[in-house]
Amino acid sequence: MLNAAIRESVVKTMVRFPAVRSVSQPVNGVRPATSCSSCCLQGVCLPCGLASANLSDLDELTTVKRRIARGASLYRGGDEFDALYAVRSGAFKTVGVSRNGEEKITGFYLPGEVMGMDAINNERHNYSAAALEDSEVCVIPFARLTALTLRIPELQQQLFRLLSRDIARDHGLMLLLGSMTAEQRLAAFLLSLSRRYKRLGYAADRFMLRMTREDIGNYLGLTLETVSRLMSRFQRDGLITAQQREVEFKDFDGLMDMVGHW
Amino acid sequence: MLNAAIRESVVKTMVRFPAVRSVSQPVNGVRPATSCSSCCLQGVCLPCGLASANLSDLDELTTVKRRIARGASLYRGGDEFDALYAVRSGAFKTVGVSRNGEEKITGFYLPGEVMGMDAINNERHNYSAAALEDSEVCVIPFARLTALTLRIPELQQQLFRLLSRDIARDHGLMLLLGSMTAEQRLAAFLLSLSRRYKRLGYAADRFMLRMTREDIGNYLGLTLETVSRLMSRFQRDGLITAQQREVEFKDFDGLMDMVGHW
DNA sequence: CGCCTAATTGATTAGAATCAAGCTTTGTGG
DNA sequence: CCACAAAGCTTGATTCTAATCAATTAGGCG
Repeated sequence: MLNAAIRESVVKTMVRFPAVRSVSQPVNGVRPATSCSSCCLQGVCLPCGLASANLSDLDELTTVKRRIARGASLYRGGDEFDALYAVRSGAFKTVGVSRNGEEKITGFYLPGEVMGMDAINNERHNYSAAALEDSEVCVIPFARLTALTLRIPELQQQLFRLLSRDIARDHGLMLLLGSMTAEQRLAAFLLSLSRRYKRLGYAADRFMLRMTREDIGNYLGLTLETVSRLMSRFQRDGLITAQQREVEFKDFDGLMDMVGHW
Repeated sequence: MLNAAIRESVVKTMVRFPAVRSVSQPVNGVRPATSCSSCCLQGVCLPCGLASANLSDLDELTTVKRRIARGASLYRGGDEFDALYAVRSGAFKTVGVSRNGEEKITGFYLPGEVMGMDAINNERHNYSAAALEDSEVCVIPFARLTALTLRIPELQQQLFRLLSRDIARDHGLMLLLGSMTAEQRLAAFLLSLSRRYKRLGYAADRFMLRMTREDIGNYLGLTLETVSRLMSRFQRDGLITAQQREVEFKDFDGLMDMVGHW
């Protein structure tokens, strides 16, 4: 019990100060990063690829941070859109709610990933963004961002790339939902998380799921029972070990083969 | 036979000169539109919302057109990305091919819709774009487009909106694939086509499907048999009449109720 | 410690896939 | 212009995957 509490606290600390060391900027573990130019996520976030001269412009743009407690919402479907949000720490899910109350998760967001881009078009958020754990985001006012992109062509390119990547990612999920079996979906999901944690500098073969079985099932178009059964089966078959939220990969190739070669 | 040939030709003519009359620009039915400023699709395509002063800039950008015969490819997965393509007439599907040869359709594109935006990120096309009938596209060189967006803020906004709309549209499809029954999917698909034809100025309650049952099934994550059975059932239930590719809506509300209120 | 949420596992059912056959339309070559 | 082949569509019978219903068990938190 106490043991579990300690483990959980360790995990959270790890999230707050990810072990990204590939960034040229030296990382100061004590002083909290308050700007892009000193943020350890700069290599994987909005400023990725920008010259350091331009980073100070972004710094001014992203001074506002927001802390969101586990379970709370960053924004809600129908809210006016005026900013993008970059995850600084923690994790989020974006949830659509139909009039009859059914919920559908459209995405999970890890540190360095940008939320809200689907709302640019009609200037209203289509979904709610809920924190899966205590989290923090950078607020990126969209009007000021687009003003800045006119001055910094590289930033414009980067924003186009970001939007494009979102489209491509969604296509991947459409593929998954439209033509994969339940076991392929779950394998693809786990591999996707692995890839994204690796990009953040974490181990690719061992991580903590931030979402419930129900969330996973909802996202993948499966029931929570099916997800649970598959987790058990993957474990029986020696592909992973899993207890609760903790997942360890034992046979990467086995999982990849299962998904096939999309 | 001859009859069929005539009907087909009529359909094609209709496609080439859509009955969009809501555009301020007078439409000249004889002189083929060769530029945005004289194109009858300007109200629903890339230049949507731009001042006419800026349209001439776009005209220069989009002088190159390409004709694609039915069944032929505009680009293929893996090709270098250097341009977006706006459908001028006809229709396209974008198709991903896995290494083991399975195909998956990620989208259908009608006149005024822009293809290739998923490729901006990694500068390679992820999918192939195949013409569903003899078609024509405007080639929009991406490097020149982004140069222009730096000069015309409204165009930048418009491009952001376009990308964003693609994301939102994909989310809609994810919803569909991830949480709808077969009949809901097909109903949603038909309603989506209806909405898009209406936007183009066509009748919303009567149109010709440009794709096979197999294409529809592939796109919706269903088999062609299921699609066929559902078309029959919708007809039996008085929701539509359908013979081959011709679809007529008889009960809009019935279809909407079926989809539910997403 | 006890409540509540999350997860596991089993039994049964339902929806869509698969397998299979026949029919219609379209396109082509003689 | 017709015949025939190929592609596309429809419908039926059967199978199988994942949903649903149901009962426990395990963990996290006040």
